[in-house]
Amino acid sequence: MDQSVHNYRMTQGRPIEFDSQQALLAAMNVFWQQGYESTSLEDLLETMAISRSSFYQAFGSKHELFERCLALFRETQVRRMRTALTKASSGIAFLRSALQATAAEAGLTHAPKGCLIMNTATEFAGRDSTVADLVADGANDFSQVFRDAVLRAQQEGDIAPDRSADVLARYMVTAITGLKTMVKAGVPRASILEVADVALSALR
Amino acid sequence: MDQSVHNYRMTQGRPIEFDSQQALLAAMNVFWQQGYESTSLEDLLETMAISRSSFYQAFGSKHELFERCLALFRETQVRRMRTALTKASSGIAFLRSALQATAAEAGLTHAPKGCLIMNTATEFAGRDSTVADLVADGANDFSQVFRDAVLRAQQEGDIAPDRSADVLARYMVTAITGLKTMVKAGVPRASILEVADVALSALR
DNA sequence: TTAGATATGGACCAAACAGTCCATAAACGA
DNA sequence: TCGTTTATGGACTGTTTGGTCCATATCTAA
Repeated sequence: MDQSVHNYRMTQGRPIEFDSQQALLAAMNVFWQQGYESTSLEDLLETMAISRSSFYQAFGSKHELFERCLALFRETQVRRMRTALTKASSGIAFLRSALQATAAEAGLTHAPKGCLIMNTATEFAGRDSTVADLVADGANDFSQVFRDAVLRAQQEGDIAPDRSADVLARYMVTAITGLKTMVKAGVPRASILEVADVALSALR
Repeated sequence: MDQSVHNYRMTQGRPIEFDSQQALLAAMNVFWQQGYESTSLEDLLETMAISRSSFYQAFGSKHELFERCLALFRETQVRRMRTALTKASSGIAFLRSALQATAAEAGLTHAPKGCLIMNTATEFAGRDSTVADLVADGANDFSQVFRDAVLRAQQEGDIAPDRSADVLARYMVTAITGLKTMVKAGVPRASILEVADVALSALR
């Protein structure tokens, strides 16, 4: 058996006192809620519950951490979506509930978070090519899931087979992004659901 | 005749050396391009071409200036949209070109700016009630213009008369916002136009 | 000419920023 | 136990942040 497989203790020295994955998750949530610029290192250290030294030791810099958060967000969301699609009663049911789910954050007391990838796109994708790539990758991944959902809906007879699954998938990402932004703009839940209905009608 | 109407020189003292409206416009463009947090006072002073003293004398604070920029943006855009609607050959033609216009910023070398109001919604509308109100007002104004366009399209027979003009108007704002975000996410122009077509199809 | 009022340039400020450094703590193998 | 290695707390740094202050410049009205 290859010795290098056992990596839970690769080196000697004082062991890390915090859960790296958990800290990353906490950081992701802060960035998700506040964005990159509005999140200070102080904010991060507090919610990650680690010291400055550990932070730089483990994550290198604020920017590097952010990149890892973007990747984590993308993986987490795509996995969530894929299982939801698998469990859905039909392709169109999945697409409908994806649109309607945007209303979940509407009218709540705390500020809506939206989608970290799209928040990042509007915050500074255009000024940072590394981040821009991660954003584009994320958008493509989301699109892929919707593409599979559209293909399934077409097989199930709910969407005309001659329509481009690729285009409809990107339309889904567009509509959901728009709806989430509307929620952030303060549009009430009832209106969000009405608009989601109109958005859905473009698929059939 | 009331003397107070003549306000081009209301008080005595050294006259202002810069054009206040022009400085405001310059500031608006910086915020539009970079967002609030990423725009430093240094950035503002440079592009507004005024001194620190003049800045605080004339605009009070960065935040106050930002609020005025949001208002200016809203007024400017609504006026632009209203004249475009008036000049449009039909209601539906206006709606179509509004959707397609989002592709204008796609694939360019410089970073796309999107819509200042919606950028602000995603950046920090949830954390600042004053800004949140201005964002909501802006979104409503945009919606009103689209509502009139939908009503016209209904009279012209391009949109079924039984559909809610209010809901379709909010759908338009949603779709355009989504499309602009897609542009920021790096989706190519051709795809934007395809998605815009799908979005348009929900109106008929 | 002068008194009053406003505008401006530039020095200045405290706080916050991301990031570095080092002494010390805590693990390991030998 | 001891030498090596890694992790951590906390002091520290240089820069940037938004904002203030004051001496001076430039106007109007008297």
